Amino acid sequence: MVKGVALTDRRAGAKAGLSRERVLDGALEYLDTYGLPALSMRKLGTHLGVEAMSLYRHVPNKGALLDGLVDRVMQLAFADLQDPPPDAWVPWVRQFAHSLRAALRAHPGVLPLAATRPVNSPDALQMSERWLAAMRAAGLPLGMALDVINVIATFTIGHTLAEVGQTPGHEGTEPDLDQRADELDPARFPNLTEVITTRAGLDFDTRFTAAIDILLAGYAALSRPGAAS
Amino acid sequence: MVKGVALTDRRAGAKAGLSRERVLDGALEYLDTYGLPALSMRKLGTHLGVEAMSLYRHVPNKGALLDGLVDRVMQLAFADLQDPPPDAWVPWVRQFAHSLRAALRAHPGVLPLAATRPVNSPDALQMSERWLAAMRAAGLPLGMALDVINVIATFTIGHTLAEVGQTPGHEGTEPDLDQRADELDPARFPNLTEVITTRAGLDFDTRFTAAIDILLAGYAALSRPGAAS
DNA sequence: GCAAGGATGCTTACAGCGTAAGCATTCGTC
DNA sequence: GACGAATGCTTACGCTGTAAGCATCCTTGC
Repeated sequence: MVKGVALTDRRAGAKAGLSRERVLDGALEYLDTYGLPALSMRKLGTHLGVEAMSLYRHVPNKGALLDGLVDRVMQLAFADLQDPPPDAWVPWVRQFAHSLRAALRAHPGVLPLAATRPVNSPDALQMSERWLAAMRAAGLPLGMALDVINVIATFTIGHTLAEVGQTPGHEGTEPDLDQRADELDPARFPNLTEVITTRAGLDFDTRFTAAIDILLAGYAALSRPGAAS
Repeated sequence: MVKGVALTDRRAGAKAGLSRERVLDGALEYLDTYGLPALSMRKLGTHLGVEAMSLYRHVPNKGALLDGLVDRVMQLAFADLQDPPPDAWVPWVRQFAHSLRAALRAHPGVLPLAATRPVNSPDALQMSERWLAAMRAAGLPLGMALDVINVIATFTIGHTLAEVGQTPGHEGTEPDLDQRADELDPARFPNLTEVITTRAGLDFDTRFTAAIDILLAGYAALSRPGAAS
């Protein structure tokens, strides 16, 4: 190969059609395929047909790229979510929770990032503002509206972390639940063994739904006029 | 300095008093002081007065070290926690939650690890087994006991992630809430502005306590005989 | 038509990372 | 005192994020 010829037959300076959009898209794609630990600037570069340093024209550094990924997934999560109607915040928050969980499960690679990096993008702020306004209009005090959203969001993140950390091949040689059952002494661990054989309490779907409903019922009760304090 | 003289005045092969215990202790200490991104095998080595590769005599690799840290913090979390009494699982789970949160807040560096890495150590298994047995004896069905523990644990992790991700200097130049208030246009974000000025819904303590109590009340209601399904 | 200047991508380079392989020394046991 | 196991050190390799500067292209003004 002639020196100076890059990954593709494009000479230095020629457009590769890169942009912040495309970088983020490529990164999310790469993440979904190969997982978070495999995501490096060089590999993302080759994935996009470009040298690693070219990415820095569109993203200040890797941290900002990861932040962008979180933001993007949040956008996807709530793209189809209308504003909360003024008369029924409970079902709206329920759907908020399920949308968030679905989006996080669809992109498990960003989940650890979403859990760690606070989202402060303008779009996120605007979403929060709209939600707070609408929930307030539905009769919730401002503080309680924020509490509800935050509690639901943090629980959803925590739950989904446990969920995806346990189900797939994950990273490397994490033995999954059924494999570990073989090495579990039924005499010493009767209850754990029974859990694994009967799968009681191992259904993430129903566990999540039940917990969300409990939380919503609780806050709904708190928000009703008769509540003390 | 003479070639061959190591970090301390100890020649190769001489004991440095290293052990898995001391490595983990040192790592946790380093983590609490300098944060997770700063923790490398080399730096931990010098922190312990030892070369990096010496650590590998006591820990198979860095991943195992991190797993060990999570395990250690969990031990600390539940060291003072008795087995659940047969008549009152609700207050016991409440204390479980608060102990877990306290331990995670005491070692924020391990929090992202605890959120990501499932705990499978023998001690953790034994704890779970004992808890399940006792909660069962208290009248909870096995599946619901597991659900309660998992829901409380995952919520606590999610909540504490948000909490510590927002309060301290965090990593680098994350502007904290009050600083961001200045750049927030009150006209476009009236509710967010009001949140920051009145601090309504920003109290992590009461938010956590309230959510835990709601969850516990909900599961207690579900577990009572009259409950359908 | 063409020069100027900004935008884009590439090259090189550096410090730091996890860790495999093998050496040197010391310790525990006979 | 000799020997094998433990322990710690040295060296080395391929990988990472990214700072600095170069080469080329595209756009704009004339």
